[in-house]
Amino acid sequence: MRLTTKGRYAVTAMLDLVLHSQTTPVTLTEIATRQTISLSYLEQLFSRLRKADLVKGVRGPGGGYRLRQTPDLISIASIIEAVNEPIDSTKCGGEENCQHDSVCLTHDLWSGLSEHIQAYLSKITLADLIAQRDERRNNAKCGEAIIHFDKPLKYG
Amino acid sequence: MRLTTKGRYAVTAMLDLVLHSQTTPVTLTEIATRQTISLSYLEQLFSRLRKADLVKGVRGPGGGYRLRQTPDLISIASIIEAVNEPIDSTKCGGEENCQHDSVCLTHDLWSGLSEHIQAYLSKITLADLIAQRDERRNNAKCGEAIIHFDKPLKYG
DNA sequence: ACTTAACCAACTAAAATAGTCAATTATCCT
DNA sequence: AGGATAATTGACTATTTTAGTTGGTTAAGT
Repeated sequence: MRLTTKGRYAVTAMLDLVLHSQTTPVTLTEIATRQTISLSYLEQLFSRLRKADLVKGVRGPGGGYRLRQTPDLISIASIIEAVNEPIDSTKCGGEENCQHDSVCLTHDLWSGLSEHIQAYLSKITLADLIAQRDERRNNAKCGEAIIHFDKPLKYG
Repeated sequence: MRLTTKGRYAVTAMLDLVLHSQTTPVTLTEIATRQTISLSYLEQLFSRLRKADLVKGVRGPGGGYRLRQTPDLISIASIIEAVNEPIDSTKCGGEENCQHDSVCLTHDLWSGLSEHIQAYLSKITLADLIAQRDERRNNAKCGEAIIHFDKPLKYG
């Protein structure tokens, strides 16, 4: 699992979508202006998010995007995976030829790390992020007490 | 902490360096040919690794690079951090202005995730990776039993 | 019909990654 | 001392990824 700005854009956009979901769908134009992401880039991202069945597009006036599932069922991992297509993180591909000493060694390292991050981000959902925000809003002004994810949040 | 191919190259090169460290330093040319990484790219990487005090260059014939510390003191995290310069993973910088709802929300998410990965990779050292390889060499042929880092390895 | 907004494809721009080239400097060896 | 080795440095090019642009088509609402 790669961690780049692309995934961040996607998560930010999805969060914006959730936070502004009312009876009507949310348009990309709204998200674009609120989050200062270009509309066309959002289109690219949402094209992938849609193909991954995370969102559902509604055409025509009054249209926009909706979540396919409730926020507690959409993990951060699934969002990030949806937008950046998978790569083989190793040179030896699936072959795992150990002629060059350290190739498979790093292969294990990266695949293990990837699994670890995957597991971590799979446990955090959009609902968790919203709950965290609400909690902070009640307890403190922004900038005073910043809550960090030292451990995966509990949810359910 | 960003996870890109750049960090992978660096870790691979450092591993190669450790595995071939004898009485004499290891030249970048050797590493380049063994790991099929271009010499000049290695130069760029090792320039940063040297500035981060992870390696020490020895000029002249018979020269090359050595580790500054023993392999059990060099974490994977330190290698990755050395090669890719830090970026602010958030738009709001340090300002944390919460006027736009989800900005600080994702800020917390990314900084938390970064810390998490940081902690994970800080516990894995070059020595761990070598130990893992030796273990595998004794127990199984490559390709049969691949050990994954489901949990950080113990060391010390 | 007309407007809205998703959907789509090709194209451009900027940034990061990867690699090239050429020169300099320190060190060893003869 | 002089030549070979290999780090060190910097500027430059190529490729890939990321981000943004343009100009459409399609579906749905008014």
